[in-house]
Amino acid sequence: MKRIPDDVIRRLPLYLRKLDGLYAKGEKRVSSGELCRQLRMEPSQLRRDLAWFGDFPQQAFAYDIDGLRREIGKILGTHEEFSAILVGPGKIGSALIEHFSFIVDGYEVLGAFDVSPERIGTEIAGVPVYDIAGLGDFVREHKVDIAILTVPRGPAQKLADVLVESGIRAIWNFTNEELDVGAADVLVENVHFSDSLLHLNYYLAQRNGETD
Amino acid sequence: MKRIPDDVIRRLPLYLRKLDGLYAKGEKRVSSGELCRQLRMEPSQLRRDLAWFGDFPQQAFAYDIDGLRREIGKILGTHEEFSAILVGPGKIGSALIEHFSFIVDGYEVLGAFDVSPERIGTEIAGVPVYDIAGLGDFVREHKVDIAILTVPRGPAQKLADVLVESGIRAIWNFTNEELDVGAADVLVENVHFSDSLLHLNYYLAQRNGETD
DNA sequence: TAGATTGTTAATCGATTAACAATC
DNA sequence: TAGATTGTTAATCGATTAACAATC
Repeated sequence: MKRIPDDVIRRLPLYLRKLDGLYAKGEKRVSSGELCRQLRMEPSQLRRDLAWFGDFPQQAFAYDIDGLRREIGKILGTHEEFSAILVGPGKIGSALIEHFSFIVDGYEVLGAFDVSPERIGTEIAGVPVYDIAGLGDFVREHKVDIAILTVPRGPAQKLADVLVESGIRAIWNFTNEELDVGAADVLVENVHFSDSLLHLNYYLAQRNGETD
Repeated sequence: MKRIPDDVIRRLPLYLRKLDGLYAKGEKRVSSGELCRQLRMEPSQLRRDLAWFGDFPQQAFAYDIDGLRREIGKILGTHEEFSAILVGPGKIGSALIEHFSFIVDGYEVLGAFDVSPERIGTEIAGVPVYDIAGLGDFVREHKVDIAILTVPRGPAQKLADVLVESGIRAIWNFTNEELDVGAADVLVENVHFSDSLLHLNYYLAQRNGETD
């Protein structure tokens, strides 16, 4: 089978959230038509997306909500356990640590790494804050699945270099900086606040222009 | 001319960041080839994207970095001034208020709205915290361009309803909830942490599966 | 000038949508 | 059973890439 398009993977969490919502409401079954009416998308796209996974026996009956959400959860690997570290526990970083369990289950935050002497040695929501000088050694000595990077743009690339050299496998990047991981097989998932706001900004400006 | 594809608009902030970086390094000119080598994309895509905007006189010479970044900035409306309010100044919300000026210039945060009696009446980085009960009236009585929504998933849709009814024009949505704004002409820009992490999670799980 | 590089058109590729036989 | 709904194939649509004349 051909490689599954990334656009499809990006839509799965959306389906999952919607199905979780319906499940929480006590709904039992939902058709692709009804689900997609709520999601404002074409039913054939949902069916096409699901067709990438596994041989469903042909079923001409609306989806079992609980079954489908488990299915999608399994595809996304929600049942797996991963470990994380956080680099740069400033305002945003600390907020992420505290909210982590609300975001996705199954992550253990092993530690946070900071430059600030006042913060080193303290804890954030039970997570110890270490000196960032020991970052590389920590990654080498522990099984760390992802590093959450929440430092300012300036030191972002240098810290990414340290992480990559130490053998990190994935970076969740909040720095608004495009990271270069060279030829290394490191996953980088970007959350660029600034790009998101600029995108919105474009349409706001556009609308202003129309009425001028 | 045909409508500009949203994918193109989404790439502009990336170009802008890269050009800003080169400009800060003191570079003067850059070719589409060199720029795209760094961005790991096809030069023809960059040129095609830029072609959507304005009639550039045909120039067969590498881009003037400062000129191009100003051009793209203008397209994205970075020179315009917008006003914002923040709904739900918890950890993430407060962090956003404090970092706002680092994200994109030109936004004034008029106020934050909270349910918590201890926070109402205080200030966050100079931004007053009001009672959320007054949210609708505030939006009606002030010119508010965007509402930043950083509340838990539970009350998200209800607050979106209040905002939409009060005439808000855009919502920057951090709630991990898909907001329904009905038929109203309201821009919704989503920053779904959970979707982003699940996307990364998929590839992590995938990689584990391969080696098992 | 000659080589490099642009803007733009045409070709390719992939993603979305429509159609429909299978079947609950 | 008949109507509804699925999974899947084919048609459409749009986005990306390649090619190239214009020109710095």
